[in-house]
Amino acid sequence: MSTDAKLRPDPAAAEHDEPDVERRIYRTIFDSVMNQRLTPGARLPETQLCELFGVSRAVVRRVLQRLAHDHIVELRPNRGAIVAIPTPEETRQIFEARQGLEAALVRLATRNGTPEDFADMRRHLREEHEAMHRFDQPSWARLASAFHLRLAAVARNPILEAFLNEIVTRCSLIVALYQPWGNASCEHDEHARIVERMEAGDAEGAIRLMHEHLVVLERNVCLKRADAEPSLKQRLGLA
Amino acid sequence: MSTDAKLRPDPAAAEHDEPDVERRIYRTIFDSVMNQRLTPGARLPETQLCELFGVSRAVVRRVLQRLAHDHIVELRPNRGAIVAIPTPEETRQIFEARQGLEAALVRLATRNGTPEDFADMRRHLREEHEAMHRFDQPSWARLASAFHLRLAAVARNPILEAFLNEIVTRCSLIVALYQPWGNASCEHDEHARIVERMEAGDAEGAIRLMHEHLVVLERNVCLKRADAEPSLKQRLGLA
DNA sequence: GGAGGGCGGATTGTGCACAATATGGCACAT
DNA sequence: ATGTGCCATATTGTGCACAATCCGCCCTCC
Repeated sequence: MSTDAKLRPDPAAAEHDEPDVERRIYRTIFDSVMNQRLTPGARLPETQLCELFGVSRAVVRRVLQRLAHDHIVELRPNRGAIVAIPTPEETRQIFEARQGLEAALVRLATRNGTPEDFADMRRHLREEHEAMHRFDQPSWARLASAFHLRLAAVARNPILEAFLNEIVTRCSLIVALYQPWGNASCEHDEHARIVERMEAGDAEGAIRLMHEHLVVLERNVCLKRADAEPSLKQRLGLA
Repeated sequence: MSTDAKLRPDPAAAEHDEPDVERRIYRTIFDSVMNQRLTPGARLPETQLCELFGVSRAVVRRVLQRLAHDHIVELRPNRGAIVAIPTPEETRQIFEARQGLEAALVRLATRNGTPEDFADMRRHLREEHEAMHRFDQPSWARLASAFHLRLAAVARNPILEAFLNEIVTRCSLIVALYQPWGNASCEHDEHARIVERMEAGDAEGAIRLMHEHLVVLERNVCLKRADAEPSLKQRLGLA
């Protein structure tokens, strides 16, 4: 009796988790990239992924293709997949795009956010604040990104939300490349002030704060960009 | 020896255009959707596509998956692919997202556009104008969309450009669904005025004009949305 | 006559085997 | 000793065959 999902003679515990396993693999790789266990340039051989997740190559290929479309991995023909390596030029474009997207999202979130939404965001800010004071860098980095995603959710537009999700993901890649130690710029206050302006209905003020916040973010990356040593060695962290 | 460019009976002219043929199939389906030769709900059986393009199912599947990621087709498990059918709610979201995106793009295009860019756009506007006066509805629809894509290109941000490309594509799907006859709202002047404001360096003015232009566009669709029932019948008939 | 169940055709999902291609090491010539 | 070309190996790309699933149809039963 194998626990392998493919070999299940039992029709009661039906197998409709086939799309689920695909999502699981995607999330695993995605989270590994976010947590910097998989750094830009890391190779992702199909065969290894197959035996690691116990699926066939067709499944792995679909997942890799989705990741490639989301610009998380790069598919090099006949040479395999690697975790994407954003170039400096792409970095500039990503931050520029993010400025435009976040402005639109702040405007919508100010219009559509309910008091519960803002209360939720404040609760989120407290977590973020605590993580920062605990010097819990991984949690803090995740929460700091989550703030922007939460804001996008409050805007009530799944399309723009998906766009920002992709952009934030790529920003995390950039941080992994150009800022591997992750110095915690104390952006908590900036987040808090943005929420405050939004709750007051001052969309333009919130947009201005967000703009400045993102400028600071980009500058932090740019400063480190000079000493970007491609650490293309010692990867393969998933076991 | 077929005159059909898609069939490649000649083995001598070796096949190293494998990434190219994939892009060609994508573009063919994409353009067909844009030209409304493929209307929402149309089925896309893998086998037929295989023999039409003379490729194997693996290739067709990759193309269909890319189209699905771009929200041009919908992949229903075990039931095949169909051209995507935007819902009214999605329509609202798409136009809302488009407002935000185009505002950002107009701002960037105003900043980054060269005199040559604007001259090019004016040339484009003349074509558009002529097509409209020729009552050449297919050309006009294509050119009207192309104006917005051209503007996105002038903004010099490939990421936002790609986002707008996806949005405009989905808008074309919506027009195909809710506005099948395609009444030519004479938006030429609106386009022209936007270019004029951008060339004058007045980003905010151009953004306001673009906003109003898009409002008109959406209202044209909304007005027709009430009597969209015949399309629903078609949807059921094809599905 | 209507409803439910079973059946056949068609289409997609998956695994496997083989071909094509790139990479790295090795031998050889200079 | 160094540069060059070739070959072995690993990895990806592709086609094929079979299994699973779904839809529409028809037959049977109530």
